[in-house]
Amino acid sequence: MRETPECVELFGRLLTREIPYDEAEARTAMIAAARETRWRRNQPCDAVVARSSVACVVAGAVRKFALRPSGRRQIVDLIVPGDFLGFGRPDPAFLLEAVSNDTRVACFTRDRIERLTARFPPVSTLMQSCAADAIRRLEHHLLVQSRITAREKVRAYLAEMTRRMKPGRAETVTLPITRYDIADHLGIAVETVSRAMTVLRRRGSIALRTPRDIEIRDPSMLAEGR
Amino acid sequence: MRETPECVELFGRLLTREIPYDEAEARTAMIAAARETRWRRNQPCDAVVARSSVACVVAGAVRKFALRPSGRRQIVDLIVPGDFLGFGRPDPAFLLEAVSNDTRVACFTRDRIERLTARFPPVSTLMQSCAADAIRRLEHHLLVQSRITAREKVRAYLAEMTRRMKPGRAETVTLPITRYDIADHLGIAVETVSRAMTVLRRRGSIALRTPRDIEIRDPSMLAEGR
DNA sequence: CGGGCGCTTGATTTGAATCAAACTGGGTGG
DNA sequence: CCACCCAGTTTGATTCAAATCAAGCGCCCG
Repeated sequence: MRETPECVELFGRLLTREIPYDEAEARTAMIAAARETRWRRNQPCDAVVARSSVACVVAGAVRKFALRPSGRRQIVDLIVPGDFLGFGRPDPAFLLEAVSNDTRVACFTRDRIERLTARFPPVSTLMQSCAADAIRRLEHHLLVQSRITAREKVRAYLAEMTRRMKPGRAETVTLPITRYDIADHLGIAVETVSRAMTVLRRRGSIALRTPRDIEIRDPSMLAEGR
Repeated sequence: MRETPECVELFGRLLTREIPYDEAEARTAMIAAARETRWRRNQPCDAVVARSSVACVVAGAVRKFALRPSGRRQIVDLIVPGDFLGFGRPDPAFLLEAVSNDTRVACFTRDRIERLTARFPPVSTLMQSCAADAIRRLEHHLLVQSRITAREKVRAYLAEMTRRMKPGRAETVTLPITRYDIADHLGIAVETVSRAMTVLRRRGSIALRTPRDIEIRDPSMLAEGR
């Protein structure tokens, strides 16, 4: 995989997450061990990812979803740059698709990970940490999915995306997915997502530069409680 | 930990799940490495479990849940005998409680696992497999949570429990938790759970020996679709 | 310059929450 | 031993939030 500035930055973030060791060398090794693939919008990426043991999204986003017999789609996980996928057991019930054009994923085969671990033992800890993050993502999403009102869900989704998309500034978010995707992710209707956005906008909590570029005017809106 | 028949059976099941090596010896080693604790109904077990890296439920059941500011409770995971917990990052937002009296849990500290792995390398694979199961459990539950109707949720819950509780016969289930717990697990109201059960009973799909002992009269009822 | 996709708004319907109340069985204390 | 109590469960009546049905708007892309 090529050492583009963005992947250097990304793997730097991964490595410094909790492991104190020679960052530059390990980062170079990880980038070298990764095999990059890229997809266009809505293109399935099951095949490539399934062959690898784990993969890290570098750019764009990937959605993991199931199709119900009714034709409904349920997005169970949304993987944005810096997140890993592939810790679960391969399951044909779930499909993977690129969300946007130029979605890039760095795949690691099992033995590449093992060789990396041999040279840099903390990589094993790093992998465990990424698996733990995947679990946390699911548990948190489970909290959002259930029990709260549709407006709460949308608010929680905005809060989550604000946190995950731009580690630096929190005042604006560019949503990686469409309203339809948000609806399928939160388990509500598109119209309801739209209405919730409108309510937040009218209250002055957010402003929409475009439907996808959202300015957080009142960060306290992201807090819990109705 | 003592070698009771049930824990021998349990660890035997764990070990044979996908690892072909001398089972009896490894099982003895695992049981020896585990430190057993037991709790009474509704007793919190955060403290002990949090200190360990991972733990395996041997008897009873454990619920992992969050409390909302509103006082509502959301059960995100239900761990029954044979399941592991503790792969996620420790998170104070989630609480752990024993569901029934005489809930028994086998805890493994990080270095005990490492020592086990050194003697029996496939134990590492076993751990990864258990983490993958935890992820699958969450993803599957996410699908159930976001299912459209409440009746679907209850049906899916019964199907899941039938599968997880008694690996052998599928015609009866003894639910490990109360209607209130089921409600908080599925994100619906107690009354709705009860009504859904009543509908299934009236249709002849199930029969209730007691509210907790359920006989599956029509297994096709467990299939997908409304 | 269509045409379709993504987004928004309005009107109506509906499924589940909520409020209210009665029933069960097991356990406790008089 | 019985009366009581209480947690768990069930059923009914009412309310309400979100799904559904319907329609229009803007914009990007072919």
